Amino acid sequence: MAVFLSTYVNKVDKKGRVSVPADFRKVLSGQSYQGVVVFKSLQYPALEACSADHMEQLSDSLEALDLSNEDYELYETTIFGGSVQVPFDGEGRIVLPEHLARFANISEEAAFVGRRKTFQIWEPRALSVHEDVMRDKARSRDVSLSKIIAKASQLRGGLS
Amino acid sequence: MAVFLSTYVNKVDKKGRVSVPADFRKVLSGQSYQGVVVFKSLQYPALEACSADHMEQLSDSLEALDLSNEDYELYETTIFGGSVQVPFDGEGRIVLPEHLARFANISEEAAFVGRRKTFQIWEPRALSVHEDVMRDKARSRDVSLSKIIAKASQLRGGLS
DNA sequence: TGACTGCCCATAAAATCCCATGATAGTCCA
DNA sequence: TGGACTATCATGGGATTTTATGGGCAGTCA
Repeated sequence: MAVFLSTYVNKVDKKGRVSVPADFRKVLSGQSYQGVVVFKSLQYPALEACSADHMEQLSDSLEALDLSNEDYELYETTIFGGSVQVPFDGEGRIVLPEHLARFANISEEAAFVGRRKTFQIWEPRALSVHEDVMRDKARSRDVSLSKIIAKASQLRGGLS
Repeated sequence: MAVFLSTYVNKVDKKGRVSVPADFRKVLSGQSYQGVVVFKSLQYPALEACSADHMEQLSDSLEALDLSNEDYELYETTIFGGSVQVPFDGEGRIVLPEHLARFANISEEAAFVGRRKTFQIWEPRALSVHEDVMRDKARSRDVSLSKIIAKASQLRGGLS
């Protein structure tokens, strides 16, 4: 299964164009629509992107989820109203709509971060800050986890 | 590209004409009737719009629902009675009937918000207020788009 | 008459296409 | 094994096409 993996940093030119990493384009190459769907992340100052097909899957499963009217409205507005279909040019570049680029603070460079079914687009420095935070979080969680494991092992008479 | 996506803001000229975004027109281009059906939103101070074909589907599915007479009346009156067929001019513009424009408070500019099978037309500032509310709601419930997408993938057995 | 319709054309800005270049990596063959 | 040839890629710039937006003008309905 082709998934979006690893991180690439590409330049944004004067016209606002950025190359989508070739590896990412390969993942999308079988798709009917040659381009991506981009929308604002709800958690981070970054953009989320996926294939149009995946977006349709999402929309179909939204109907299947049996949501309350209010929730349905919520998704419909945040996702579909807020997302933009962005086509590739002949060289596999996209132009980020101005309001999306501004939201993620992207001007000179853009970092593409693979997240399996989707990928994110970050301003490179914001991404590195974010990664540090995540690493710290993971570290602290690891510590407490090993403590818990050690404790559990003691209670059960140690590791065998 | 079969669905209405993203948000566009266009100007209303002195004659009351607004360009329907080119991407939206492309979605409608295969249709027999070159124009849209517009009616008042039941929830918001905004207008709903879709293709004439989709309106017919809607009416068909209403009949299939086997509604009570009262409910049927309700829909007939609010949606079908209140809806207007609005044709494109040569440049892909429409003129919003005066009572509909007034209902949504549209005068200078109109925001077109894609909602897959339909789209909404808002007064831009009213829209941005509405979006803020929705966004806060989503955040407070810890709704994450990637979670939804992951959930959607699960339901459909993942990408293959 | 006069507002409104539907058509036509004009234009500036923006989006898109097309071709060029340098860099990198990968391959093939002696 | 090493060097030349090739393919791919990110990047840049110019040319072309779309698009949104504006205005004009003739028919029409009230």
